[in-house]
Amino acid sequence: MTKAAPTLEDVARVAGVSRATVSRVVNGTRNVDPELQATVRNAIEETGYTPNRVARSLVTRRTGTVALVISGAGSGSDVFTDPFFGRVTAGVVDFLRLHAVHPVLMLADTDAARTEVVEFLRQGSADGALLVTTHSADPLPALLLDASVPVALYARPGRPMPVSYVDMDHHAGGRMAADHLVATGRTNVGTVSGPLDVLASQDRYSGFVDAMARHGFPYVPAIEGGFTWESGARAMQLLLDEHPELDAVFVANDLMAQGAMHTLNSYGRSVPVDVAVVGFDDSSPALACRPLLTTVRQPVERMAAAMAGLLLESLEKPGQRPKSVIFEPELVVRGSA
Amino acid sequence: MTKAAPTLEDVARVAGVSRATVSRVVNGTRNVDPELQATVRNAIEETGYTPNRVARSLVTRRTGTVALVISGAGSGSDVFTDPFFGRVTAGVVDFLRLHAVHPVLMLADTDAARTEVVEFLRQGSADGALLVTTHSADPLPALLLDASVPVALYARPGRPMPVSYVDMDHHAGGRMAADHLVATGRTNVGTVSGPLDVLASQDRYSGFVDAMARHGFPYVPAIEGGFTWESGARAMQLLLDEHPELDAVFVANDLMAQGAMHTLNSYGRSVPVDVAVVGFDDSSPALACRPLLTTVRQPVERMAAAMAGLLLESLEKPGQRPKSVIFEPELVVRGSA
DNA sequence: GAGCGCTCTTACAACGTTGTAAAAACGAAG
DNA sequence: CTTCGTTTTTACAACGTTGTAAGAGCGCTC
Repeated sequence: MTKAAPTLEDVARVAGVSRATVSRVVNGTRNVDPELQATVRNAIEETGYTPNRVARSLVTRRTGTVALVISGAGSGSDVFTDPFFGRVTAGVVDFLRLHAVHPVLMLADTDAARTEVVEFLRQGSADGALLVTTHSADPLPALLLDASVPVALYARPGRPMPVSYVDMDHHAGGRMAADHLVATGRTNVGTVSGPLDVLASQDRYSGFVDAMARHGFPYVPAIEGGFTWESGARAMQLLLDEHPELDAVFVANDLMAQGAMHTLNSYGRSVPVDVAVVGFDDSSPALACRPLLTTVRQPVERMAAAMAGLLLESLEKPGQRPKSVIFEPELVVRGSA
Repeated sequence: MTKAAPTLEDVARVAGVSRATVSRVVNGTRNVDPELQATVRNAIEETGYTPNRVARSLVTRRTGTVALVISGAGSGSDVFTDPFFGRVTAGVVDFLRLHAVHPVLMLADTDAARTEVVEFLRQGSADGALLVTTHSADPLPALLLDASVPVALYARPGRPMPVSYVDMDHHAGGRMAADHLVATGRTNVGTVSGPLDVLASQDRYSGFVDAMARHGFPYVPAIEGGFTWESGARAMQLLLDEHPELDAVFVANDLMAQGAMHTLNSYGRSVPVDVAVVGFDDSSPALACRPLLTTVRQPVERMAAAMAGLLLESLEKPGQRPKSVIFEPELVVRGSA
């Protein structure tokens, strides 16, 4: 900075009042003579004063900042290539900016990183944590809870604990996919699931399989994928090799579905005529296929915003019981099924 | 927090010394009796003390935080769907964590948001800014410079100004694409450019066109795209309608290239036999096509890390002349050309 | 016109840290 | 046994806010 930033003191001197009065004007507390208020505002204008957040934080013990933590065992820094995290970020940022709160991005992929996150929050460098946790065995939710850090999760924790979270009814999502495929006359249906150590994957899978059973199909060929394009393409290959008679497949996310559609094409299967494909998420890859992907929409941005809302709420009134918000999926029918 | 966090005072009391001594132990300043040092460390252990970053910031005027600003006129919150920003984020986060610095994510898509960013930094809420600016007319670099905020840019500023930045030789990248297409015998070459109000797009385009001219092709059919899958698919359509004889196309990013390949397929053109395709970036879509996309690699993660390095360096020793680091592109030959 | 209750303003003490100047401890030298 | 450096430790003042308790101003009532 060229010149030291103007302080309350400076404004007070210019306006001819005390620091406290200026402070009250800035914070909009009542009991300030309107005339004086104008004088102070002028002085603020004149000096170009802007309150120092750090000093303010020291006394209010609020930073106006929350940690956005991407957690999970395998999450290297390449998580950001997954469109899912981009959508979460977008939803969070969009919501927080309305409340003048800023997110600090943190990765918790190692034990060291995890303790760093806990320290960061214990120190009060952020008011709370938004935790996007992929693996169900992630220890971070418990760690943060132990440290009494206000926290909100995306997706329910691996084992029950008193913490706020948003989630979606993934089971219902799987069911919708099954219902749609059966309703459109498919009878040889397989699935490519997500990694089964992720709760959401389990739920999508069981929701799908349960519904198929209810429709009279007790057995559904399944291959476990890894939520990547590659793994989707590969899983489809395996599925097709073993069950060439397949006429439909439910793929547990859109990226894998894109890969699966590619495999189908190169095997000479036309989508949706020969094989119907239903994806999951309704993220950008769903629109980057032809035919456009029929998929189960997960409103990630809205869910992320709700998670941020939950956290801010619990910061507003501490000591509340944790809350959960569960979103409903929605089937988006496009060309692929 | 259940109990108030332990403070320097508490540690001092337990260790039977003064606050200042504890502070010196914590910060590793010399001139502390080794024996006493051990006592203090024990006391720290015992109390579970961890320094309060906010209080520290107030006096040191350093926060250990930088703003990661995604700027540019059109950048809504959907920027995060573009894999590019994910890669930048990954590179920045990866580098900063080594230096115990944390990024605060900010969007600067409106005038209001821009002044908020400037305020945030003027207030000293962050030590500096990493600015990813897409549009060349973006006013933010100048605003930050005026406010004497330490800053490093991804991509050179729209008009020359004394600021550090990283960039790539996009012109050379365009040339590489041209050279490769000509070397592999293509003679009817077109291009889908990026938005031409982005400097990088201009450079890729002019680099490509210049090189083609040098190879004896004075005219290159071109359509301007918008860096999205859709716009790539659409541009390819237009190009093909007007120039059905095309046997190669250079597409200014991989996402558009993916769309373009799709259009080519549905027009019955086989890649690379009938039409060769070269993309740009070497981002995830390049591996989510078949054939795999031949593309010009932009080392986004390394560039982002370098940008962060530039900023930290300028924070370390202020008053240095601004620096720039220019990366070289690299042609990655795969199946599509 | 003294006393009382308003409203509005001001001084002052936090918040938890760092840095500096002064004080204490301790040898070594005279 | 004093005196002088040197090293180690301490007390104290910042840093820029906010909140609280005390104070000033002022119009009312009795």
